[in-house]
Amino acid sequence: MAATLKDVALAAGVSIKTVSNVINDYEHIRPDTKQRVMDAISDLGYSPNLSARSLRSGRTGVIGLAVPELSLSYFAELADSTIKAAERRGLKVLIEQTGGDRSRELEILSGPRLQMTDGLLFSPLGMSNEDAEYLNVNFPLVLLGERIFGGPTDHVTMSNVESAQAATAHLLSRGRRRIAVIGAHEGEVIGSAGLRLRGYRQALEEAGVPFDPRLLGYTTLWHRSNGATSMREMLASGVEFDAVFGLNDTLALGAMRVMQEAGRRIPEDVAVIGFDDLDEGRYSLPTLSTIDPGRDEIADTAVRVLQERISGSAGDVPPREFEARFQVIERESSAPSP
Amino acid sequence: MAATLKDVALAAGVSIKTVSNVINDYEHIRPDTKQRVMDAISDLGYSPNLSARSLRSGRTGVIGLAVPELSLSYFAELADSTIKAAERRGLKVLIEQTGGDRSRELEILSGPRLQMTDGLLFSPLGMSNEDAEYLNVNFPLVLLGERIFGGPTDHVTMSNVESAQAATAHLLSRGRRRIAVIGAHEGEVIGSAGLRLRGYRQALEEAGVPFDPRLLGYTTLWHRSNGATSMREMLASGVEFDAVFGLNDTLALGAMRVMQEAGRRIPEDVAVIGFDDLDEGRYSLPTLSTIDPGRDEIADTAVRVLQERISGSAGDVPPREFEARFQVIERESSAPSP
DNA sequence: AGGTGATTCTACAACGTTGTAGTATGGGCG
DNA sequence: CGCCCATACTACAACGTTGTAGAATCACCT
Repeated sequence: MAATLKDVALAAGVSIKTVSNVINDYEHIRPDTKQRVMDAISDLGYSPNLSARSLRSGRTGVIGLAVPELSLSYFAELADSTIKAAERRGLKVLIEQTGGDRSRELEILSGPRLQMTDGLLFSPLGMSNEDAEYLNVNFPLVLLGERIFGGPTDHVTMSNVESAQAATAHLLSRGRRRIAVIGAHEGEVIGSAGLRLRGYRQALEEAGVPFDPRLLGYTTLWHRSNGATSMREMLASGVEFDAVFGLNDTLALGAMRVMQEAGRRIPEDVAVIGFDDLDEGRYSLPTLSTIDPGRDEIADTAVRVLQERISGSAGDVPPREFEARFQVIERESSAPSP
Repeated sequence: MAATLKDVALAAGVSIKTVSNVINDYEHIRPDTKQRVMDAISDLGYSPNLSARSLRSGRTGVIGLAVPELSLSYFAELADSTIKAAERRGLKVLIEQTGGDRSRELEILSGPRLQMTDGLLFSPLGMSNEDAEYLNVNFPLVLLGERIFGGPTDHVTMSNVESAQAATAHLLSRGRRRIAVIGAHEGEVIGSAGLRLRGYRQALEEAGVPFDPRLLGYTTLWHRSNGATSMREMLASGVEFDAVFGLNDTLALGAMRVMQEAGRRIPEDVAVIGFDDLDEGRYSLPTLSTIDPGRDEIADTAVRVLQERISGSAGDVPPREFEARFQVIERESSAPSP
C-alpha cells in the first residue's frame, strides 16, 4: 500500500540510498537529481516508515509521560504543557496513567510497558522517598513532582516550600493570624503536602505567629470532596480560624463551598488561598487566590532535560534539581477587608 | 545494551526462532526447552524491541487521539477514559492537540504527522461538515464529536439532541417557562451548539412554550469566561428569564457566577442546568445539575470500533454512527422551589 | 600528464523481529 | 517393516530504513 524508498528510487531512477540522502538533506546531490527525487516523493505520496527508522536509529521520537490521572485538572494542564513543549522539540508524547498507585508506578519503571519511547517523564504519587532506588533504570528518566528528592535522576519540581511560605505570608499580610490548612498528610516530610506545610510553618515563625496543630485539616487525596469533608470536620471541631490555605485549588474550592453553606463569608470572615492556578479558580465565587507554580516552565525544563539525557549531550552530568519560579495570584478570596 | 532474541537464543542454546516461538506462545515446544528459554529471558532481562516488531508486523499497538486541548476539562476527561479503554485492549495512546484550529486539524489528517500509530481517534472542532471530504484518508479513522455527520468514517457521538431536549424538559418540569440558553453559535445547524439548541427547541415545542430568540446567549468559545460574558450581556439586555441551560458545564458555571454577583438566587430565582457532568459541578455552589453524556461509553465504543477497523475484522462494513446513552443528573441548581 | 581531493552516486549490510519452508525425530498403524 | 503424520525445532528471507565503504566522475593543481 504505502510507498517505500524502493518505489521512489525506481520512479526517480536512482538508488534507494540516494532517495534516503535527499530526505536527510545530505549535501552532495546534484540539483536535478534532487528535484527528480522530490517529484517522485510527492507523486507517490511517500512518507518514511517510522518503525523502520527507529529500528535503524534506536530512537522513536516519542517520550512517555506517566501521571496519576488526567481527570485531575493539575495533571491535565501539565500534560497540555508537556505536549506543547515536546512538540516544540519535535517529540510526541505517549501518556500513561498510574492512578497514583504505587505498584503500578513500580511496574512502569521496571517493565517493558513503556517500550516505543526514548525516555520517560515520571510524576509519581504512590511512591515515596524510600522507593528512590527503583528510579535506577536503564533508560532516560526525568522525575517530576514532590514525592522523591535526591534520587538518581534529574528532577524538576515547583518551589513548594518558598511558594507555600509566600502564600501564607500573603494571608498574614491581610491581618489574618488563625490560618487553617486543608490537605495535610499525617507525618509527611517531603511530598507536596509536607513541603507546603513546611513553608506554612516557616512563614508563621517569621511572623511570630504561634503554630496551632488544631488548624491542620488532614486528607488522604486532594480532590474537591476531600477539601469539603476536611472543612466540615474543622467546623465541627469548633476551632477558630480567619483564613484557609488549601494545599491545592480543588481542596480550597471544596472547602470554600462548605464554609459558604455554613454561612461564613469569604473573604470577610475567612480569607482563602489555594495552590496550582487552575483555570477554575478564575470563575469560582468568589474567585480564588492561588499560587501559580510555573507549570509551563516545569514542562519545558523537563522535556529539555529529558532530551539532553536521550541524546547524551548532557554527558555524565550528575542528577540535577530544577525548581520553577512561582507567583502569588491575588483574587477575591483573599481581598483586603475594609 | 539491551538483550535481543539472538542473545537469548545463544544463552538458551536454541535458535532465535525458537525463542520467538516461546514468546509468541507457539504450541509445539518441549516443556524443558520452554523453561530454558524463559530462564534465559529473565536472566538477561530481555524484552522485545517494539520497533522491530512493528516493522515486521505493520502494527505499532499505538493509536492517536487528536483533541483540541487537554486543559479543557471535557477533553481531559475524554482522554482519561480513552486511555483506560485503550489499555483494556492492549493499546497505547498518543495525544495530539489541535487547539481547535481548522488548518491544524487538516494537517493532521493529511500529513504523516501521526505516523507510528495504527489509527486515529479524531475530535475536530475547527472543521465543519463541508470539510467531510478530508476525512477520506488511507488509515483507520474514527470520528468523535458533533462537528461532522454523515462523513466517510465511523462516528461516535453523544445523543446531543435527545439529551438537550431532556435537559430542557427537566427545567420545564420545574415550572420554568423562560429558559435562557448560554453558548449558542450563530447560524449553526450541526455542531454541539446547533444540535443541543435543536433539542432545546423541540422540548419547548412539545411543552407548547413559545421560543424567544432574545433568550439565546451567543458565544464563540465554551470557556468559563465566555459563559460569564454572555450572561453579563443577557442581564444588561433586560430580558426576563427564570432558568438557564448552559450548553456545557463550564459555560453554566461562568454564567452562575455572574448571576450570583448580580444578586440572583439559584435555584430560587433562576434554575440552572449544564451539560457534560464535569467533576467540578459536583462541588460548585450550588452544585450544578447537568447531563452525563456517557463519556466512558463513547471512549470504549470509539476504541473498539477503531480496533475493528485496524484489524480489518469489520470488513467492508459501511461507516457507522454510534450514540452513547445519556442521563439527566439533578443537583441543587435546579432543585424544586417550594 | 598525473595526482589529489571533492563531488555524486551506488551496493551491501545491519537494526530485531516474524513468516515460510524446511529438516529431523518419534509414535501409531496397517 | 514401511508409511504417514504430529511434534520440535532450525535456516533464511523479509519488513524499510540508514551507516559504511567504495566506485565513478570531475575540477584543479603541480
